Amino acid sequence: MQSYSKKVSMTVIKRLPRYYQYLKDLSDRDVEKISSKELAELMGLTASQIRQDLNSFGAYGQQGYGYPVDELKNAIKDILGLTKSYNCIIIGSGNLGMAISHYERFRDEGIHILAMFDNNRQRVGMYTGSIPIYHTDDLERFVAENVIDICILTIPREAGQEMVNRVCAMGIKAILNFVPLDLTVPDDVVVENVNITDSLYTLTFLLGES
Amino acid sequence: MQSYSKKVSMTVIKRLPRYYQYLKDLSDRDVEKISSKELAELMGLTASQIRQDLNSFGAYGQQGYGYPVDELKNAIKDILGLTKSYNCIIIGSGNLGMAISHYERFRDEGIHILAMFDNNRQRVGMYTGSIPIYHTDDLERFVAENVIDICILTIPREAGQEMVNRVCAMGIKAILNFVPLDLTVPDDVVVENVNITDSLYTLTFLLGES
DNA sequence: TAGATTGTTAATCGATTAACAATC
DNA sequence: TAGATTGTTAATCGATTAACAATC
Repeated sequence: MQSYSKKVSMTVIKRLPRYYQYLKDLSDRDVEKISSKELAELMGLTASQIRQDLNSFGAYGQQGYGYPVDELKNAIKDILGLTKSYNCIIIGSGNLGMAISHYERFRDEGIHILAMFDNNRQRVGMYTGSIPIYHTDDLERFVAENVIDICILTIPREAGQEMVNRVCAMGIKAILNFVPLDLTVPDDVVVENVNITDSLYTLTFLLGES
Repeated sequence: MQSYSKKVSMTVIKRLPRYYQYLKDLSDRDVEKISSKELAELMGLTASQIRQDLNSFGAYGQQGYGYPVDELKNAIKDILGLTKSYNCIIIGSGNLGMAISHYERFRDEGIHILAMFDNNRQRVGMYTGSIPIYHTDDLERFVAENVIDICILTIPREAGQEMVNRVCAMGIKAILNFVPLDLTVPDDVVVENVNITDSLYTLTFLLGES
C-alpha cells in the first residue's frame, strides 16, 4: 500500500469514495486524462479543492497535462484499501442484510461475504445465493475458524449494543453499522454508520426549508 | 412551524437528527433536564458546540438550569419538520425497498408509505404488510391521484437517472436516494443520498489506517 | 443571595479558495 | 518555445472552542 506523510482529515477521506466512482466511470468510458477543472465541473467541486485533496496523498498529476484517469483511479483504489481483499459476515438476515448480500459492487472490489447470521431458527440452514445462513449461536466458532475483517450489522436496535460487544470480543476490527444507534466500541475498532432514519430526517428538514 | 432568522449551515443540520435521537432516549427514560455539559459528554461533542448549534434556532435553555428535555425534543422535532405528516412512495421492491417499507421508526414520525412500485410483473399485485406493489407504468397515474411528498428510490444504478427524471416531472420535491449514483435534479428538488458502497469504502480506508 | 449554566462575543483552528511559480 | 495545468503557498472563509457577562 501507498505511503504518505501528511495527516489526512476526515473531510477529505469522505470525498475519496466519490472521486473513485467518478474516475471508474471515466475509465470505463475510456477517457484517458482529466484536468482538475474538468473534474471539478463534473463533480460540483472547485479545481483548487481537487488539487488540494489529491495532493494530501501525493503528486498524481502532470503540469500542463492534467491527471491520467486510469492511474489516478488505481491510486485512489489503493488508498481506499480496495487492492486488498476482505472477508465479511453479515449479522441479521432480514431484508436489509439480504439486500447487502446481493451487492455486486462489493464482490467486484474484493469484499467477500462469507456467511450471514440470524437468531431466527426458521432462516438458519438456508442459503442466499451462495451465502449460508447460520445461527448466531455459531458466531464465535465461525469467526475463530475464519479470518473475518468486517462485520456488517443489520439487526434490530434493541439487540445492537449487546451484539457489538460480542463482535468486538471476537477481535473483529471494522463494523459497517446499520443499527440506528451510536455503538460503543474499543478504540482500535472502526465503525462506519449508515443511518437511514437520520437521512430521512435531514430530507424532511430540507423539504421544509425549500 | 418554528421560524428563525440566522442562516443554518449544513454542518449543523446534519447533527440535528442525532440530537433528536438522544433527546428522545432521554425523554423515554423520563429525564427532565440536561445541561449542555452533560449532553456533550453523552454525544461526544463539546458543550460550547451544543449551545452554538441549538442557538442557531432559538433560545431553548434556561440559565442556571439547563435545557428541558421534553421541550427541546419537541422543538427539534418541529425544526426537522416531523410534526407534519408525509406521504411517500418507494420505487424498487427489492430487498432494500422491502426493508424500508417495514421501518417502524418512519411511521412513528408521520412518514406514511402509500405504495411501492416495481417493473417486475411477478411482484405487482402483491402486498408487503398493508403496502400494495404496483407496476411502474402506473406511477404517473398514482402520483396524480395522491399527494406524494417523498420518493424513496431503491432501484438499480442503470435505471437511476431515467427514473429520477420521471419522478421530478411528476412534481415530487424530495428524494431519498439509495442508488449509488449522483442524481441530476431541478433546483427545487431536494435529494438525500444513502450510499452504502461509499460507507463501506470509507470503512476499508479507516481499517488500513488503524 | 450564591451557584450554576445559558446565550453570545471573541479567539482559534481548520478547510476552502485564490494566486502563482514550477514545469510538462 | 508557448500554452496549459499542476503543486503549493498565501488569503479568506467558516466552524469550533474559549471566555464571560447575563440571568435563572
